[in-house]
Amino acid sequence: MANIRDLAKEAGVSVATVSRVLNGYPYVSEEKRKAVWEAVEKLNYTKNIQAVHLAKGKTRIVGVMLPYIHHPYFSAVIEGISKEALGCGYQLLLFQTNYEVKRELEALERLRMKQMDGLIVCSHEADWEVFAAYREDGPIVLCERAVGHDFFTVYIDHYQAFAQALRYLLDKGHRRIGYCIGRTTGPNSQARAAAYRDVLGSVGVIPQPQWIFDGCLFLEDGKRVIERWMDMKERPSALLVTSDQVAAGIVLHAQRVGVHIPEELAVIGFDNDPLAEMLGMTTVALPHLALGEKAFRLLHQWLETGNVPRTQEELPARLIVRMTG
Amino acid sequence: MANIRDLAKEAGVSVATVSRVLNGYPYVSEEKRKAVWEAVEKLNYTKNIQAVHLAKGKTRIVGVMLPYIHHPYFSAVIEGISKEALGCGYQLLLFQTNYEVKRELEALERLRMKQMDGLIVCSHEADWEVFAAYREDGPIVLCERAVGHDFFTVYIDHYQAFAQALRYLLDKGHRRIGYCIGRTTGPNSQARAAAYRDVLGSVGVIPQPQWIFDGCLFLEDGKRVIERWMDMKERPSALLVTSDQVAAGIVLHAQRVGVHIPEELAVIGFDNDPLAEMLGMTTVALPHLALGEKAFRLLHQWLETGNVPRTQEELPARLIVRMTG
DNA sequence: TTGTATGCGTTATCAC
DNA sequence: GTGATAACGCATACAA
Repeated sequence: MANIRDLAKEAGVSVATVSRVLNGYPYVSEEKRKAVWEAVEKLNYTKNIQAVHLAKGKTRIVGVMLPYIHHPYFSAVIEGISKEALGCGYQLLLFQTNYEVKRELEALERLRMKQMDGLIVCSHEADWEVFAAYREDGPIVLCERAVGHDFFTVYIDHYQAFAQALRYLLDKGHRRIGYCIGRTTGPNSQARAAAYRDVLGSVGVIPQPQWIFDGCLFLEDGKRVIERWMDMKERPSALLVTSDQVAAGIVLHAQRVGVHIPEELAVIGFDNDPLAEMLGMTTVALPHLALGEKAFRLLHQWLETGNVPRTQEELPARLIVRMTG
Repeated sequence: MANIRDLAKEAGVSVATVSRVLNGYPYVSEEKRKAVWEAVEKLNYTKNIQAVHLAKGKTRIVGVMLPYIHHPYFSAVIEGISKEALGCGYQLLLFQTNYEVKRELEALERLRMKQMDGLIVCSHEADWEVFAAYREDGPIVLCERAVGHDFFTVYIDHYQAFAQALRYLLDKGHRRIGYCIGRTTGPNSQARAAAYRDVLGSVGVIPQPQWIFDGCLFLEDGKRVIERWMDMKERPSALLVTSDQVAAGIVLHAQRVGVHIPEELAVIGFDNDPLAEMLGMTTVALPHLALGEKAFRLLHQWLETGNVPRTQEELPARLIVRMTG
């Protein structure tokens, strides 16, 4: 492949002039400009972006760390990020971690290696300290609340979201309230656990450990929940389900096996997935797309201006009452 | 940041030796090796990956071109790609195109610029010729059938999938058969249109143009389909729906408005989404994950061995009969 | 086993 | 306006 030295030779100018023309700088005579572009045509030249990255020390690439892609929550967040990035001329490098700390470290190392200009962490497993250790290696924006750490974060207020739904259920008279969650670790899950403790504690309800259903990520997990629920002696009368997919699985399987929703079991989902509207599910609407968009915008501002005030933006959730709870 | 020259100075060796140690080459004395690693520690050194890329002329990055991410079809394909890539130590650079030719060209240009070692095209809008023009610029694997072009492709045989479902409906006595599709352009859509023409033509059925519902991508589009269906004078008695999401929307909304499935309207979805199982939907199972995995494996083999025989792998689809059709 | 020198393809800084 | 030339940071062929 031809490089700018070849171009310079062909056009009878210096490499500096070639570079100026290629990057649209002023102060180049029209005739040389023309000669350069002709050489570009003739030699079928294309810029080598790796060399540009090395010379400039920047890539206009941002990394996106997330556990998995094929999941409505994360694919919505990444869509939001992607949409914004597209508009700003940035590219996205994907780091799928499966919540393995080892993989998270790999992504952070890539930031150190200057493979990307910044990193958006959608969700993670490793301790905050791990991320803090890479602070000097590039801008990092987190999509989870980081209490007691001065990271840049944009996050959905899951405590408030959970508390809101719990109070609604308490008001309706429910006392045996359980919940379904994707995993028990991680800031989002812990915020929800805290809300669960706090709100239920405030009315003197002591929740049973078996009312917490772990590992609920996909539609089919809802089936499992109903099955377990039916086997229980002391069944919860209501369930908070942190994913509308799982909630839909619960509602649909309940229908199949003759469990009446909401009479026997009230169900409140999260996300406000189109599925929730379609099934008439009560749900807490979460702004995933906006989360991704705002996360990118924050990182972008940071990258372009070099320094922005520390930001911790909280995105609100909104209970949408329909028929299942 | 420290570079290998600083390391060399610190360790009292040459940059070549530093490079050897860093990359684990043999024939370095234990004492120098130790000195280098100590220097690495002391100077808090990390390799600059951009420089590595430039020097090696490779990046171990593959691009993934796709219209949108937040869609069950594409997020499944990309999950398959990602899974394989992770295992091989490759990274994924995302190119979301929204089916805009301009964006597709941008991705191809990036391949020319050597930003990535190869490109996987999940779906595209531009003409084959556009892609053919970039053949020399790097390995490209397509996830759509390319008749009459010698691209490397791995694809789902949508003609066969469609034909299979159509014949099943014909056998059940249906004659007024329509279908719902995401878009009418693109190889996959055209393959389905061809199957529709051929199979229906083979039994002398002349399909009505209004039996084709375009722009069906998401759950909520199913609602629209039912509404339009109800407004029709001559309604189709069966619908092929190229996405289980849309099919679920149809089934659920039909239930709401009192349309009986499959008596009044038979519905066959595609994908075998968990939702299809849950709703008891007849569907054609499509191997999305496998598609992504195989596409990456093919590209990977191409990248590692330099030259592989031209491949056009066809992935089969399988009709799963349940209750809606 | 080790070091020197050169290449990778740009961008950026000067001097003219 | 233009052209040398030095970065950018690493890999590697060739010598020794």
